[in-house]
Amino acid sequence: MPYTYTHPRPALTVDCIIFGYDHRLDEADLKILLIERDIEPFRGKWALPGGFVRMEETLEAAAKRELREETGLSNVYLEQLYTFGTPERDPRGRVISVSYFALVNLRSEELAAGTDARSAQWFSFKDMPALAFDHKTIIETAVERLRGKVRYQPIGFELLPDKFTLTELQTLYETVLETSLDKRNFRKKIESYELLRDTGETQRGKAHRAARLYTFDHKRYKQLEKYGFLFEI
Amino acid sequence: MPYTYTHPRPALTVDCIIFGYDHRLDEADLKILLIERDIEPFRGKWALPGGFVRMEETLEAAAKRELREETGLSNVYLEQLYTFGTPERDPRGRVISVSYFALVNLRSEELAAGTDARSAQWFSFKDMPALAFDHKTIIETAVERLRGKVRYQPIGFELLPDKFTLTELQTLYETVLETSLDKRNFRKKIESYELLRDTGETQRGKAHRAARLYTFDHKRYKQLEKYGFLFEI
DNA sequence: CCAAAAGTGTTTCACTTACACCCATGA
DNA sequence: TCATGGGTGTAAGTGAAACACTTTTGG
Repeated sequence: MPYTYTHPRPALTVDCIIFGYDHRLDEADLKILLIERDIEPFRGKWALPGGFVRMEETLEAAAKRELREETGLSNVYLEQLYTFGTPERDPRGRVISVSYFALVNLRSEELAAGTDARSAQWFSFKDMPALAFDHKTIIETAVERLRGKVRYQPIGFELLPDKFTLTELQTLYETVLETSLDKRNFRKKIESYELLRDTGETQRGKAHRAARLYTFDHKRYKQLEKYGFLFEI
Repeated sequence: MPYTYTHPRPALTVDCIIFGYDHRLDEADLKILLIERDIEPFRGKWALPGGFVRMEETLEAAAKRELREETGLSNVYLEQLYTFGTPERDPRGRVISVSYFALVNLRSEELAAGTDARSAQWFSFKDMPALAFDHKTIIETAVERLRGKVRYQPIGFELLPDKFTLTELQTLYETVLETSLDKRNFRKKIESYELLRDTGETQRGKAHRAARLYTFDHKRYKQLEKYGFLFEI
């Protein structure tokens, strides 16, 4: 494995699939943040936020930087998805894209402030516009991964605010998995894991019984995980 | 996202975690193929087979090329694992490694022929030597992925020969997952999937009852998969 | 005929599923 | 007081777990 600077090298980018979830809409919806390209190639098409990896930063740091630039958010769930690198994926030359997906709650206050309205826009994952490069494939891969992962790892909570109701949690799963779940059975299962802490607060302001607000106990999950505990919806 | 050739670029490699399984040993064992480095850095240390990605080949093609060079095998299960790219992972400069893992049966005849004895060697995954670069981390990630995946996707069969006995299949799962399984329950579960075809042949030559030989019905699995069928051990 | 692994059935128990009613709140 | 979603219990059915004996083969 010789290492010389004369060896031809592809360019290296990261692309971020930023999943945003809005639990307060009547029609709860999973969205993805896209940016309208204003240069060729694919001018006018929508694309995933992304950019070159700097020589001194890690791949994850590059993804975090993109994420912060586009949403103003840091400290959100971020996971490497897949690396796309077919020679033809960028008409300008060989470009490797390491993709990351992030999970954010659309109603978090920092987000509203940070989002640069410029040409960034949230699209429902069920209704994507024409996309640049192979970003359609990337998004499909991301949705597949999210669907698979949400069922056996407690990452759904990352899409909700810190405090949420059980109905909001259920609706989230129903939205992501595109199914409907039995309310009682869902609650029993969630309760059995003992991973939610009752905050004692309730969500008032609606014309019906006020719902309890819970938080996810990350610490407890970390502990249980060590003993081979399996989360499953 | 400007694209210029003056932009600094990391080097791009693929590394292969080639899992080899020997079902005929008394002590069935999962092994990983390593190569002894004969140049600096990490001269004398063991490393994963890998090398630079050529400018005109896909990442997967590069991984397949490495695999064939080291084992003589093509047409084996190959899956992208993860991309490692911390700036310090290679002392010579910035090198990004896209890792792939492969599953092969150690007793397949093509393998024995193709394996270049040079400085390649199979090591039990429970007993790794000192490794170059971050290859220890890469292998740990690969084992984790294999353990996770083997339970809910029928990739275990890739580690066995075409025809295998149910005991061999069970031992495989017990080896990979490091548990013991109940023979009757295991057989009932496997049978319930209706994914194995009885070849009618038996494995003779042992001083006990001859075991039936089965093959995995890939076609049937592909069909069931479409209808949301879930495989699970 | 003996040793060794292949192969098979049944009971128990836990969990999942399906389903219907009362409760608290704001308007 | 009414409409709306929040919250709970139970019975039936399904699947997982635990367990022991008979069968076939080669030596």
